[in-house]
Amino acid sequence: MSQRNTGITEQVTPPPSARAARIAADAVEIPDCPLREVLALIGDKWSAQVLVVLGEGPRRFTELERAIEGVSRRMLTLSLRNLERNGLVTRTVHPDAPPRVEYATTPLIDEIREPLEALAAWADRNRPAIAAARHAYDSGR
Amino acid sequence: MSQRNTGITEQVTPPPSARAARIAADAVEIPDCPLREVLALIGDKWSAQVLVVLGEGPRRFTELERAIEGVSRRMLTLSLRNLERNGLVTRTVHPDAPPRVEYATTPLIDEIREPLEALAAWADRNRPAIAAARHAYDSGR
DNA sequence: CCGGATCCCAGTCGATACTG
DNA sequence: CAGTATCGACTGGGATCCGG
Repeated sequence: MSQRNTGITEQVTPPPSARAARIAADAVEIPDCPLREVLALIGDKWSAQVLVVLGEGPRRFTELERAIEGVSRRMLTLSLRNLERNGLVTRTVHPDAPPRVEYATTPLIDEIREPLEALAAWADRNRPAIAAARHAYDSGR
Repeated sequence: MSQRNTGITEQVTPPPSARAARIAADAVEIPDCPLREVLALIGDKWSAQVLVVLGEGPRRFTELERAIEGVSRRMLTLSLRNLERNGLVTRTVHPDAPPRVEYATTPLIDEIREPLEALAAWADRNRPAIAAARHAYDSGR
């Protein structure tokens, strides 16, 4: 996500390996797998958390920084910029004496909040099962 | 996800920077954010795709390799091992003349398939909106 | 208060070659 | 067929310092 490349356009361009001649239908294109797209948007280390917090209402930069625990200013900035760029959050600057910037979610998010929470709930429910599976696998060898 | 570290336990161990003395409450611990957990499980480059394909039924290694397009044997192996380790897929070896290994999803997956598909559908629907937002942002500067 | 700029390591992934 | 082994490149992300 770092510098203007979200991995969503990393495309390899069917290298010389083109076994058959591609008609040339692949331009810059996106990895045709919607799941990969979502992951490209919020699949990094912090974006999901940011969305969770912002889901409770608009927050200022420092509020987010304190709420998220472990995030660095740098990564928080980058994550917010990325989310803003993709239209998932808005950034509004209030011209106050001490700078004041508020972030908020856009309507785009409303539709994924539910599945996102379902995922979180799933993880929460199955934490023991997963831990068990992991332990079993690890002790296997 | 590469070598037995899924990022879920990346823990930094409060390095010498420990401004205050940590009571030592932080062991190996997990990022307490369920969303991060899910991402640690299937948030890498290929796991999600593997699950999508396996969702249609059991597949052999080479079938997966062909179905996924762009994945290397190495990464496919690593992804499958990781998924297997976390109890999301099973690996069964049939003692045949030409080796025969089948992968399949476990019941654990059944509960997330739906939210996962919701996410994918969302990405699909909002692709234009996101592209527009991105273009607007980029042309902004 | 809200960042931007730099430095740098560790983890991730791909290419390639070898094996039971 | 179904992997392993090795190498190297790229990049995410933490630390730190600087600026409006």
